[in-house]
Amino acid sequence: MPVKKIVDVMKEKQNRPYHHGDLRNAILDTAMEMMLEEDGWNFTLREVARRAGVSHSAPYKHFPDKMSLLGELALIGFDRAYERIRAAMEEPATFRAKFLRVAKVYLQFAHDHPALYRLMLGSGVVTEQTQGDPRAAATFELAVEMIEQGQREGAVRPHPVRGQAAACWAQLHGLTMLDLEGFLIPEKVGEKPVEAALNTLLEGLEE
Amino acid sequence: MPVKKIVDVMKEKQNRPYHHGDLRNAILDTAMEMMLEEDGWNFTLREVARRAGVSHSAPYKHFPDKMSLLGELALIGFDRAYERIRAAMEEPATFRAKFLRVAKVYLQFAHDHPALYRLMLGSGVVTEQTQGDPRAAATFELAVEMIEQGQREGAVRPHPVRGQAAACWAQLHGLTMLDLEGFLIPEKVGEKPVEAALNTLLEGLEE
DNA sequence: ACCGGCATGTTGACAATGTCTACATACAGG
DNA sequence: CCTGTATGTAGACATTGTCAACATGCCGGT
Repeated sequence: MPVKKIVDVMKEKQNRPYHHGDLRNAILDTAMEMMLEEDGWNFTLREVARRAGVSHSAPYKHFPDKMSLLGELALIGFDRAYERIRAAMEEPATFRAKFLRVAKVYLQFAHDHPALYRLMLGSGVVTEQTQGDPRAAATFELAVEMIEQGQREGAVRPHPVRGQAAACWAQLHGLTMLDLEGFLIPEKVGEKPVEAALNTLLEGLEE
Repeated sequence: MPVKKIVDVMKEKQNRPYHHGDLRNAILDTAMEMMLEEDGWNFTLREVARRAGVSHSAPYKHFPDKMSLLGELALIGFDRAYERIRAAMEEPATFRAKFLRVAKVYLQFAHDHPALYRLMLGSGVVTEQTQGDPRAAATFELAVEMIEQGQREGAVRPHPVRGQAAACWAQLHGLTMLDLEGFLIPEKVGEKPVEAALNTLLEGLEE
């Protein structure tokens, strides 16, 4: 017997409960979906409400305004990214192999949620909210861990760890953004720009 | 005898000419100004028109829609960035010194026009317009030049030039974005993250 | 020197949006 | 069981992007 999802029930004109029951999550999911569809966060709250099957001002019972919705979406993005990268770091490997695997996963994440990624790190909109939020900071600590282990193994030069981690993050973030925006055109940046750039950085990291 | 600027004349209620005469540029300037003020491109066309002293739909005679205005603004941004970096590359220096000077100028540019910089490279809005536009591509060629010269001097490893240039750009862009968004907090990324990151990359570039 | 076309501006209208206030419903705890 | 509070709804407001119809005046051909 098929179970009707609340989100579908709420779309019915008749016979639908006054209360949604899980609106907050429905809003987050719908918004996430629309960010994918429209490749940006220019979706309207009213359309989100429409899709969730509630009135146009219902979302305001869960988020004071659109910005705060975007802030929460960004934090969810950080959670997801963290989870993916943590998984990629789990099985042991040489520093180089681990670095490249993480890089791949990182780029893949951004490729899967381009708008979300831009919202998280390049919107200039959620700065205050994400500033120092542990959920946003956690991922960077994974990079620090990776470098530290690399140094312990003698694979990475003995420079300040957090500086090296910052270098990795910047490199990865820069590559990702340029990739997302379509600036990595072979005629301009060569055949395999990502590999080339990562390699260049690795040569600066490795002993 | 003081000369009245057209933009001011147009703001007068009375005695103002029917035609602005330089509206297109006035719009671009005003929009640029508002991007600075509001740190984003969420300004309204109507406010731009108001400030320029014209009716709310006058801008549509010069730009089909807001997106196309943003596209032009981004291209102007590329022009300005190119000019600054070209100037920074003029006087001769060692590869390392030149690289660091360019990096400084690059970061300064982004710091001076944060919203514009984000619009240029991280908006996901102007991709098609800027895609392959020579005005947008020109700056990258400067990086290629710099690397080529570095290789000729024997300061840079003999790897494919455009890949190395891509690495530089990615690193610089990543650092810039993280800086703009306020993610470079000392407790997280160490004391001088920019210097550290640039150094790490340099060690991967240099022979 | 005239005149007509075309680029440039203006006015008014439309559908949509974010957000507010007043009101409705029903769940949960005493 | 009953009431307060969390959650939804309905309607209103100012504002926006954009369009169409109309106004103005500069510029080139006669």
